[in-house]
Amino acid sequence: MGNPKQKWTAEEEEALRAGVAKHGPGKWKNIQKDPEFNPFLFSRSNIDLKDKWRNMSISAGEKVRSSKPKASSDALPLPPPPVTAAAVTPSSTSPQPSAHAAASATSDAVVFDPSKSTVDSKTAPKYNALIFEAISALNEPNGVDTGAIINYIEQRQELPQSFKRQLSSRLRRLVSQEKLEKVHNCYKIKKTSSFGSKVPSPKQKDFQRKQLDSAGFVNTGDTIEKAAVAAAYRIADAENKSFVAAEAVKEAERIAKMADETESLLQLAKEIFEKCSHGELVLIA
DNA sequence: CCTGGGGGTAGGG
DNA sequence: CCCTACCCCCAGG
Repeated sequence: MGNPKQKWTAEEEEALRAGVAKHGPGKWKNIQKDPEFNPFLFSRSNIDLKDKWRNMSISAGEKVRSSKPKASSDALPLPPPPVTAAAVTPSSTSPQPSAHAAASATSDAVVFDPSKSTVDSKTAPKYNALIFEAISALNEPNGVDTGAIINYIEQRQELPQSFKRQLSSRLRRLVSQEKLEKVHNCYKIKKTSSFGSKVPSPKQKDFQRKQLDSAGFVNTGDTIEKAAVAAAYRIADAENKSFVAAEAVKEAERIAKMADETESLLQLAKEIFEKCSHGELVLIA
């Protein structure tokens, strides 16, 4: 009765994917219990995680339900736990510190459906995760510009032209949502307790009848220690990069400034277009 | 107790 | 009208 339906947010979805990547599929209880993901999934039960994962897997790849007589039976929709070596974290194979937590987990490759030949709208929610992953992995102290983001993601998987077009608006939207921070022309992950708190998010205003323990995410201690080590590592590398980056940024800033003005007009149109079409739509290159 | 699978229902194109 | 997403129920380990 008192269930107006609770749509899954991108944060929850991302946390779930990260959790699966870390713990592996089938460990729903562990994922839900994980202090790193509990803040996002405290209102979801392990059953919900399972169901959501099923839906995501189905959406991403093959349809078994409904009419969808597809002949391709490959395309494993599930990206097991390859336990990809983290890009920047020097020494931490276990539960990530709260740094960029969810974003660091390697999201699976976007399953491409050659038979469809259309830009899959289902990949859209995955793009945000890729963006976070890219920014997190690159770990630039001065932020990452759009070119670097595209470059990073492009190395891993094929990108439709629409992504490049959408990236600007997508980034802008994330900035508006205070998930990203824009400095000059580079983007950084907002450090508002990483993913831990979604203060600006008007989500989950009321609690359900679910349990709301979730008091165990005040984990501090070795988290800070590891964070410090990671930070030191980053600084050393960053020192070198920042010098080179500073010049590049300076140069890029000038060009991007002009581009941004032109771009903003285009983005305005695109945002309207996106909103009109419920945020997701196939964009023809 | 936890997980996997099936089914039902509401909301959006 | 069909399709998608979310949720609930049931059976097995």
